[in-house]
Amino acid sequence: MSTLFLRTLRENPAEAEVASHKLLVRAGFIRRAAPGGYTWLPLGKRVLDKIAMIVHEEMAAIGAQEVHFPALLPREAYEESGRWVAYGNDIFRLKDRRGTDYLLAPTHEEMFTLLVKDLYASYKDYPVILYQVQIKYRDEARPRAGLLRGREFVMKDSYSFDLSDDGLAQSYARHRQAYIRMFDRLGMEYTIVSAMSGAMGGSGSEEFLAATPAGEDTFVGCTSCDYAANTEAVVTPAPRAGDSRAWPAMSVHDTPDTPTIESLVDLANAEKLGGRADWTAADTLKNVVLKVTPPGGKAEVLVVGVPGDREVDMKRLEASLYPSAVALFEATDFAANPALVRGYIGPQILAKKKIRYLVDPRVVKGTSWLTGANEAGKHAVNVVAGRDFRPAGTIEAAEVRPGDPCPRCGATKGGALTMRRGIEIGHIFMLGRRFADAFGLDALGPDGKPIRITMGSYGVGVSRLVAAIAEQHHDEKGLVWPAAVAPAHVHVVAAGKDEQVAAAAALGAELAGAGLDVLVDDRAGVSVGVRLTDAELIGAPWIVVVGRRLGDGFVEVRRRDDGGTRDVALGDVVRILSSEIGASLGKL
RNA sequence: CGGGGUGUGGCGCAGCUUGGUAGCGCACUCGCUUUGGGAGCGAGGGGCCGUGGGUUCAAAUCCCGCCACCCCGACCA
Repeated sequence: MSTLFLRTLRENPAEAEVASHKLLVRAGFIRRAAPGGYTWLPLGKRVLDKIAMIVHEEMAAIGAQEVHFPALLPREAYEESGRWVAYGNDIFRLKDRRGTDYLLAPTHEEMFTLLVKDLYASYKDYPVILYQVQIKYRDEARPRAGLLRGREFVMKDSYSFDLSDDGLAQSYARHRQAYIRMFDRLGMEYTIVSAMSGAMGGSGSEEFLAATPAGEDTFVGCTSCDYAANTEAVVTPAPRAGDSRAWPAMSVHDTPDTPTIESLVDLANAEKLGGRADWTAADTLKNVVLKVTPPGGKAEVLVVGVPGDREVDMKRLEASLYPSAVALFEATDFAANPALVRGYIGPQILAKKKIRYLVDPRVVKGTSWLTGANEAGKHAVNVVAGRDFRPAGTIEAAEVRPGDPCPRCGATKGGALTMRRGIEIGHIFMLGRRFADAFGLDALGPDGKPIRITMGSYGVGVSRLVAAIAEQHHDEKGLVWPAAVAPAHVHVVAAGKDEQVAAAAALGAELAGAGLDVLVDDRAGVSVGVRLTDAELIGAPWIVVVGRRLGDGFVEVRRRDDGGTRDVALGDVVRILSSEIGASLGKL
């Protein structure tokens, strides 16, 4: 360590909030070089490389072949797929000296598709899986949390090319297995959730989320089955439809000064509207007016009805309406649409006004609601779905809450949803033929007819994994790396004088000779306390202290994770550590 | 893009209210002592105080503009 390019910090960097960011900077793994851009120092680079190595091994295991594209790409390919425009401000664009447009690739679907089209023409060539480990660029509006969301990051992206949907399903399943092995070896605790496919288009899609409070994605799990999903992908179970004739006729009441659900419920109970005094927010129907703009199209008015006790979750709403853009109605929009009385909107008139109306799945036929009467200061009761209004369909727009019934088993086993935060470390999905269609990627079939290729796209956030592992493997003293990715397996600390320092160096050389990655603290003039704290901060899984019992032929072997300490005879150290570390690597 | 905050040696901060030419801790260099849990003493090196303008005899400090960065939200294959 006396020559290692390393400086540990005693204090956390001021800008860091999350544990991985603080610790990786303090322990000398990374340095911030630009907003959302980090320099890899020797220790950090070792971890990054070890993660990449595991990724390579698992990709090789499913027969994927490595290629490597430039990160700097010309505009044309992205023009053809429509993403030069679709990506908007999220990509870095630049011009060469002639003024030709280039971009720094945020992902490489286009290039892979073109490469395969360039070289392969026969059905005999397929299937094929290609991948690369690449630096990707995205002009994130707000990079944050160190390595967790950067503008430049390392990603493994692979792409499968198949002749049939069955083939795609197999390629997808193989990637899924590869990812499971990969993340298990990396010591991650993660959940596979079904996801929306987002701006990529496509069908089947799952995300691998590493659970940690520092994560940016919220996902739900079930208390009694193995259901897990992105919040955006949660499908609300619909209650059984009721009899819409069972309710009294709709009636309209004066409800002055009730701009909010809460004020409306209070007044409804005070006035015993509809003869009831047990109104709750869940009995009200909240109608939110939106402007929905399809890509390249004209904005349309859409009203969405959700039970009044739930907020509209804009992420879920936007995911449901993708690829259209969604915006809330504003004062000027209401002024231009006098039929829509802000705060008093009810679905009763929407059909007549030719305004599209979608409801939460809980609003089934035969449910009765307290809702707006489309006149300022008036609400209506006994507004019954299927009788007084007929929605054009349902939409997932309402917020998901812990305790909501599980879409898979809720009705039968009473399962309820819990919500957790996670970091997206991997994403697999069936792209389908979107890019093959855009570029005309066909294989000539045995019958002489072209077969349109179907694709899958699979990503792993390699640099993000460094942070994700750090999030899941640290304590108050510092990092606690799993052996498979640790910058060193063993950290040898000399605690004593020249004799101990010499012995530590010799032991380190011996351990390295046995094939282990070793860090020896041979820094002169550094106190034992500093050496030990640095060792704990850096987080090698085994720490060997060469100290006061050296005279008796013993050193102290500590485990970083549980703090377990024992004295081991000097002559046994190499054998014991080799076997323990080997077991630890093999086990995962 | 909306809200909040911060810019002072490598890092963490004080100084700003009440202008007088920059300080503390850590880190770094040298010497001596010290060595099983962030050592002690002594001597040092290192700062266009984010930036442009203004006020003033004098600006880190007061005024105006700009920029950057961080945090929350929006956005995010």
